[in-house]
Amino acid sequence: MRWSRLFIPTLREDPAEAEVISHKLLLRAGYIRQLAAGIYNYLFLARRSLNRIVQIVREEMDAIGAQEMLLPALNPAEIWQESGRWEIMGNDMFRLKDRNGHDLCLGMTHEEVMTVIARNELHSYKQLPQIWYQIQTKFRDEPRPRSGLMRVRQFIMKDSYSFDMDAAGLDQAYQKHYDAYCRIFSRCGLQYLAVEAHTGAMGGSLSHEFMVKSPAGEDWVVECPKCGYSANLEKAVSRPAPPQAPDPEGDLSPEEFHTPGRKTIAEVAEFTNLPETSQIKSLVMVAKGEPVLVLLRGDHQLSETKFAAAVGTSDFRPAHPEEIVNWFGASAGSLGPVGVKNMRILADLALEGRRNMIAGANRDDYHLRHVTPGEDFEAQFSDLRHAASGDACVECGGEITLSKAIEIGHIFKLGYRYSDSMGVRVLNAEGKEVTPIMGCYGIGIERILTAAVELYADADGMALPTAIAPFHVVITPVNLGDAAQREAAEKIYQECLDAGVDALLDDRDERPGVKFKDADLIGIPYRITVGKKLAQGKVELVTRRGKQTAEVEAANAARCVAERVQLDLRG
RNA sequence: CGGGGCGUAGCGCAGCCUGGUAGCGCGCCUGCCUUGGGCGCAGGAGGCCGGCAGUUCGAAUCUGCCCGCCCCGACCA
Repeated sequence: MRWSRLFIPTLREDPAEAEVISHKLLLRAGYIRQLAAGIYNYLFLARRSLNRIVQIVREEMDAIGAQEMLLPALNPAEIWQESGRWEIMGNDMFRLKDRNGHDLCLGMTHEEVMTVIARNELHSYKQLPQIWYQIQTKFRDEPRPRSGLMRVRQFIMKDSYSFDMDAAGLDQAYQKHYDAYCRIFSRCGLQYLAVEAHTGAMGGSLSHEFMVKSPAGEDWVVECPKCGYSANLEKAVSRPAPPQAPDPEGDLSPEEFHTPGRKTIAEVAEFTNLPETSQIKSLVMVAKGEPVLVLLRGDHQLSETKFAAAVGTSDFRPAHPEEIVNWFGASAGSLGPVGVKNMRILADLALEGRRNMIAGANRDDYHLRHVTPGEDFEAQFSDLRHAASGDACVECGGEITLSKAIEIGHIFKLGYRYSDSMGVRVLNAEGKEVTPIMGCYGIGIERILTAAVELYADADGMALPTAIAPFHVVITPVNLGDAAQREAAEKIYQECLDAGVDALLDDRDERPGVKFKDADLIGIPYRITVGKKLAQGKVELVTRRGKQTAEVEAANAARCVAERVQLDLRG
């Protein structure tokens, strides 16, 4: 295509509203424009890039025997009421009424619709297994849309659903997806990792997330460089680093001491001259209206996900200051477990076996020393804390690391959650009714583009992987006024097209600097510069990522690019 | 939803405190000039100053309400 005829509205300056790299660059490079919070226009370049991503996803899904469908985004309330998610989804779901006053919603995911199809059409074990998928727009009224395309209210998702006779069948469907996802993300040129994930609102037993490490990410992943263990921080387990000071020996009894004005763990540590690891941190949560005292080692952080699992509800919040005074007779900063009888006490595993620690005395400005879990108070022990860098891997003892990451895909073993509640039944070989087991699997299409931009951006713009770039090569005649250059560029352009290379001819009557800057900005992987050296029959082949320049014969330029592109796409 | 910030030309910003009818850079249009990293010169177009109400002789500027956007926290592809 000819640049002079295309709509590629590049910007010289960073738009004020953009904070993260991918957001700035997608706007500056003319890929996207914002319409409202979390709602974007995908302009010409973005559409081309997303089309390529979609095509790769489609090929790999088809390759595992998945069948593409297209389901309506507009859903009747009834099916969501049936699964119970009409209420559960709360404000995250866009809802509307039709002219007759019937409730409708915009689909945020399609378990319900797929399950309805399965219920109506699947009757026999002979029809299973099935894998159905679609690539379709999803709507979620996010509490806080963010960071350009990272977190939006309308986005494209590849979602697939598997139906199997038994858990072994589900294992296979899950593994097929796992492998397909690896191929998809590799082909898209991403450096990614698969991590164990929390199953969240989806329910189900096993789940992996596919992550691209990036400072712009919204998730944290824990990795063990030694054995390869990796998990989302929400899910990750680790062995805590040992306490920084040994516990005092002996069968000591709790003993109150004055700590005037010392409220935080750090202040008490400084005052007592003992490390934070010697303290018991006391947090008060209110779960389903009931107070719960949560105990952690002083230097540890509460994982709300693990806490939710421990109390069996996600309906919880930190206690209000008045409630705390009411229940404890003291304020936050002087709380502890000793003598607490009016609420459930949960303690993190890192406190198990510890002796003679420091805790709040439930009296303002006083703490206790010599507090021993299990002797001076009773608690239920479970894993409640976030893994932290410096912890040891539970598998191999290696030191774990934490990194921020962008979630690009997620696979779940759903189990019977939907097939059961919505009544999918098929007859097995013995003629008995059984409920199929399900899995569901998602990929955020825009997130692949976003992650690629984040991963490969430099000071001049994006440097997209060939497989997902909107064009493979841009041909840039330096001086259009020079007939020889103009004609050579035209010729190379034609030869590229003939060789199956997606070429963009920058035939704009602009100064060379403008063309170079724009080409760099929009991230086309290769550039052929037709300039002065044409007099010697030569042109330049510039690789966007890394900016290496090679001189090639003008006559060979198209072939050189074609070879490189082929090599890249094989990746 | 809680907390913080912002809204003036297509983009980036100044003006607002101390009211007097809007300015800069980039981009855009025309002409000349130039052509290897966002050239130069000359001329020009473009703004209900987010909206509504109030104060005032007079409001971008002061007051109130509303709307929108961004960032930080609880959700997820």
